[in-house]
Formats: sequence, C-alpha cells, structure tokens
Amino acid sequence: MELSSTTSLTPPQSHEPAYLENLNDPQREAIEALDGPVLVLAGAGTGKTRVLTTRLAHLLQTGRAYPSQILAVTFTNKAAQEMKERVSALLGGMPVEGWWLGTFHSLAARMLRRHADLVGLSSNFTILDPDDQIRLLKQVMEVSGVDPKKWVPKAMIAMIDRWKDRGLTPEQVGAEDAGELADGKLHLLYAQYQQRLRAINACDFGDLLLHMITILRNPAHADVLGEYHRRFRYIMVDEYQDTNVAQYLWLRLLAQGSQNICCVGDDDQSIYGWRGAEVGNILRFETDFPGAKIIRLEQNYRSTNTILKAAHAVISNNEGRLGKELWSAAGEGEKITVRGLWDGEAEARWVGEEIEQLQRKGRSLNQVAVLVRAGFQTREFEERFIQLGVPYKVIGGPRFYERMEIRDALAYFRVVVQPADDLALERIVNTPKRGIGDATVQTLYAYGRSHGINLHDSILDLTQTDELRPKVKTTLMKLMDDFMRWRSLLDTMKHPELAALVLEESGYMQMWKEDKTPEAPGRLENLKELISGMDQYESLPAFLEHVALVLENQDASGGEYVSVMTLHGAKGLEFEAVFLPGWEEGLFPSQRSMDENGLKGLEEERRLAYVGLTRAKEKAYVSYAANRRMYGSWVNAIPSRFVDELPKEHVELSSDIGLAGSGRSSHWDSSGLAPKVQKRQIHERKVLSESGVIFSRGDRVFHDKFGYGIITNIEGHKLDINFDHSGHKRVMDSFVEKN
DNA sequence: AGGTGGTTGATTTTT
DNA sequence: TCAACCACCT
Repeated sequence: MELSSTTSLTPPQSHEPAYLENLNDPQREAIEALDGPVLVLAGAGTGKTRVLTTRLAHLLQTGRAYPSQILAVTFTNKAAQEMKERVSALLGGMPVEGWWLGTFHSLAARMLRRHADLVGLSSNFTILDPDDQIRLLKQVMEVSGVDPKKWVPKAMIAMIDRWKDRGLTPEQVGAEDAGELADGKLHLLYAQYQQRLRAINACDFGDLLLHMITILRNPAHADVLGEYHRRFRYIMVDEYQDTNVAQYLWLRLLAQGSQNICCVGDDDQSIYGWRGAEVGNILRFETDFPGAKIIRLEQNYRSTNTILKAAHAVISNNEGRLGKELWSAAGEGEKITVRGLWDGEAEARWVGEEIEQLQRKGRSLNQVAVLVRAGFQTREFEERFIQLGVPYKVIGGPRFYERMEIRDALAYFRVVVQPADDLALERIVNTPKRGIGDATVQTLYAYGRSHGINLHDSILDLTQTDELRPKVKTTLMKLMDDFMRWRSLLDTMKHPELAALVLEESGYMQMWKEDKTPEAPGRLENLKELISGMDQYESLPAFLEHVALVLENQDASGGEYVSVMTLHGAKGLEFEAVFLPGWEEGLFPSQRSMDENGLKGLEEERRLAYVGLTRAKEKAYVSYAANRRMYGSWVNAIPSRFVDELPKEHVELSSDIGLAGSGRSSHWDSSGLAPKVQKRQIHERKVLSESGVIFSRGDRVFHDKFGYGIITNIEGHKLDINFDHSGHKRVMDSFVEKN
C-alpha cells in the first residue's frame, strides 16, 4: 500500500517533539495524561518542575488549549516565574502575556478585580500587608472595647487568617469558634474587621480567595462561574500538598467545568500546616475527584541512595501517607555523618571546620547549606563564620518592601491611587512631621465613625469647619490639595516621574536628606531603587499590585557563599553538602509544635526532617548539642528522636569524648549537668593573673602604654580591652592592673 | 518629638 | 539573653 492512499492529513510518522525525549515512564505518563483528574505524586528531586512545564507545553503544542484556556497555579512567584520561562523556552520563546499562570493570590486578585462589585468593593481595592492587617484589627478592637494588651492583635489576626484559610466568612463563624478569644468576641471582631476592610476598599491576602469563593459559589452569580468554566479547559496546580481549604474550594469550583485538573505534590513535604495548609487535600484527592489517575514519580535525580534511604526510614514513621519510595541511579554515596557535641558553640565550630575541609577539597561554597529549624539558630553560625572568614549569607531576612521607607513611599502612592485607604493615609499624614498629632487623628477618626465615612473624607469635611486648630487645618488642606493635584496627574504623567514628584513635593525625600542617622543614605538609595524599578510596570496601580503580591528579596549574589537558612526556606532547593544542626528533642522536633498539635505536629516536624535530608545531593551532616543556651539560660537536651530514626547502616557516628554512642537516653542525661559547671566557669571569662589578680569581663583596668579601658573578652591570659583613647587592643594580663 | 526604662515574650511565614 | 514595644517623661 502506498502511504498516501490512506486517509489522513497527519504527517507520516513524524517523530515526536523534542521536549518528550529523555523522560522516564511515569514522567511521560504524567505529561500525556491530559484528560480528567490527575494527581502526580512527585517525590523530592524527581523532576516535578520538568513534568509541569512539559505538560503545559504539550497542551499548547498539541492544540488542546490556547494559553488563555489554561489555569496554572503555583504558591510562590519564584515558581511561577520559573514556569513561565521554561514553558516559553520549550515553545521557542513564545510570549507569556495573558496566560493565567501565577500564584493562587495573584490569580485570585486578577479575578476579583473583575468582579469586585459583587462583594462590595471597587476594582481598585488595596491589598493590605500583614502589618496593616494588624493595625486595622487593633483599631477595631479599640472601638469594640476589647483590650489589645490582653489579646494580642497579632494572635487574633492569626486566628482570623486561619478562618479565612478554611474558607469561612464571618457568617460561618460563631461564638463557639471564638471560644475564649478576645473575651469570646473574636467572631464579632472578625465581622467588624471585614466591614472596615470594605469601608476602606481593601482586601487582605486571605480575602482574595475568600471573596472569589463567595462569588463563585453564589447561585445568583452562576454566570461568573459559568464564564470561568468555559474559559479554563485545563487546570494545573503545583505544590498541592500545601493548599489550604480556601484554595482547594476555589480549585474545585473552577474544575467542575472541565474536570481536567492535574495536581502535583508530595504529601511527605507538607510543612505549612501551621499556616492553614491541609495535607488532607492531597490525601483525599481520589475521593474529591472520582476516577482520578494517580501517578508516582519515584526516580530521584538529585541524591545518593544513602540519603534517600535514610530520609525514607525517617518519614516511614509517619502514618497516613500515600506512600512512595525514592530511588536513584547515583549509587550509594557517602554515609551521613552524625555528630554529638558539647554545646551550640562547639557545634558551630565543628560545622565551620567541616566546611573549611570541603572548601579545601575544592567544593564550591554555593553548594553548601546550613539548614536550621528556627531563625535564632543562625546567629551562632554567623559568629563562627565571621571569625573564620567563611563567606555566608543568611537567606530570608527582612524583605525590601518591609522596610520603613519603602512602606512610607508606598503609602503615599496608595493614597494617590485610592483615597479611601485610611491605613495608608494615617501612616503618612504626619510623616514627615507636619504637626498632626495623635489627638488630631483620633478626632478625625471619631468624626468619620459617627458619619460613616473614611479618613480622607473626614479631613475634607472638617477642614471646612473650625473644629480643628487653624494651623492643623491649613496643613491638612495643603496635604489634601497636594493629593488632589497628584491624583490629577495620574493619567498624564509617567508614573515613575509622578512617584518621584510625590516623594519630593511631600517633603518625604527632604526628611531623609536631613536625617543624620547612619541608615539615612541607605534609605534614600532604596527609595531611588524603588522608583527606578517602577518603569517595568504599566501604571502606578499595576505597580502597587505587584508590590503587594510579588516583590521579592532581590538576592544580590556575587561571589561564593554558604547558605544559612531555615528548613522551611530550603524547600525546593538543593545543595551538594547539607548541614542539619540542632537535632535535639524540644528544638527539633519543636516542643511547641508537639504541645500545640500533638501527633499531627510531630509528623509535620518529621516531614521537615525529610525535606532537610532530601536537599542534599551528596553528603548530609546531622548534629546535636548536649547543652544549648536558650533565652539566656542553659538547657540540656537529648538527641532528637529523628537521629534514632536514621538507619545505622547509613550513618557514621562520631562524637566528642564522653559523648559518643548511639543511644540517646543512657549516658547522655547523667553527663549533662556536672561538666556544665566547668564550662560555665570558662564562660564567666575570668582569669587569674600571675600576680594573683582576678580579671573579669567588664572590669576597668589600667595599662602603662594604652591608659584606661574596659575588658571586653578574655582568652586565657590574653585580654581584649576597649581603651578609652587607644581603641581595641589585645594585651597580656600581666601588663595591666585592675583599677 | 524624642528619649528611656521597664515589661514581655521568644518557631516555622510561599502570599 | 535580648530586642522590641510602649507608657511615660522631658
């Protein structure tokens, strides 16, 4: 038969597109299973991102859907960005504009702007950051007579956030949910808080999803849901194990249309339960989406089998897993080093030594990480690394947009764009100082409350009367005039220029220029950076949206450094060598986690251990200290149960003298206290000089050549002294006399 | 309007 | 221990 005589116009046996090459079977299956619900259980390092991006490219390439018909959801902007780049690259640089590819929050915000009126907002609503949330709730508490001293607003907002995470509106929350909180009124505060948000035309992060759920499940707005059903033919979700109930509901509503939903995740890496994530979502997938296909990716391309087996042994102690076991073609590799040390300082010293050794072996510091359970642990390592001159970087410090000057500047822009933004207006009404004190602001708020209007309109009203002192009145009138003028320029002036103009004319720039503190130049620098970064965005509102949802730490790289970060921060990353310090009961697993959440808490801690171990490509180091200084006092600890859960055959145990051995209860407890006293003496930093004088830190002393000074540190007979006139010197104790 | 002393409380934090 | 926050003072 001739080839041409047969039916189709399909090209003869065209071999498959390049992007499908070099995939393993389950990966390929995941990519080609396009219809119906699919759950891809993607273990650590199994090529999850590749599957996700290739699947998306495949949908487009095969003509199953246009870019605008696919909803692709991630948790972080970083992940969204990476996905965009990789899909675009797979398709030969296809532009990504108009794609529904982004984070839960940015996609929900995009939807909500289209339907804001349905929940009583206008589409230029402000997205509040956590700080504003707290301030707003605090105001609500004060008005309702709930003492913010007794009930910390931050804790109260955390509870409200959890309700929102669960998709609960104020109507769905009752007194029984509030319990004792806020004098048993938290549910009422929640309702009032929502009312205030609406009044200032604002949303918090949780609202973005909550409002969308409210709209989508309201039969009166079936047309909206129908529109999205028609639009989204395929839905893809990354990190499904970290979704909360609200996100789940949102997805389920949207997926009712096509049923084509593909979720990728790993139940063993669910570590955000405390933020409202529900492992249950991924565990329940098959019942939620009947007929779902489940695909397991178990071939790992990252780690040695030693690491994978050890991680598996640990995680196997958890119940209620979907179950999978990773393997790798990389061979066995080195054993995991487990080491017990005297205290936190010794631990940091040891880690430092090992890192120097890795360095000598030619390993790049960029491939080394220290992963801690809690932020405060980074300090010891920082101190040690500074001493050793090992370059390091603590990942996950304060963010750019959390800085005071950035938040102030943004507040100005927010008021320009959205006059009803009370929080922003309050923030800058007296910054720079204009003589508008607390009393004035309270008067304005009181007026606003009794007339049911916002701060901006209250100012407009009251400046027409003689309620306010003449000076205050003229100042406020001037400020309102300024804002009106700036607002009128929104459409005509380029937004970076307008932004610069606002900061200049408001006197905000001047304020920092006159500031003599050492931080001031840096702040001016940040403001400049803020403005120069703005021209990438279409408009001032677009920029503000970006800042609220997206703006990340720009990690100014350059050079090699050891990464120091929390285990949470390390998710999704990989390093050749990973140090896991502080594996002690109480610290890791965290006592608080276990106290508050029992077995569930412990299991999440264990997943954290799993995440930590699986970050390592070649070598993992686990360590624990017998003594640790916590909140000022010394605490002695026993090794973490997770240490015991590491299989002996994959571990190489080495310990300081007297601390060796594998059992954690036997000798460890007894040896804890006695030698500690000795150590304590060293820490007292006292020294007996040959002449019989005792020196201590803080002593005032006299030196023949350098004069008077204060002892800042003692090492043996060497004293570090801060001299009044000669600065810091290190001298021998025999040359100084006690004053 | 800035400084200060005293109290408090202290994991993890993708948006 | 220590830093952040606040009430109070100058």
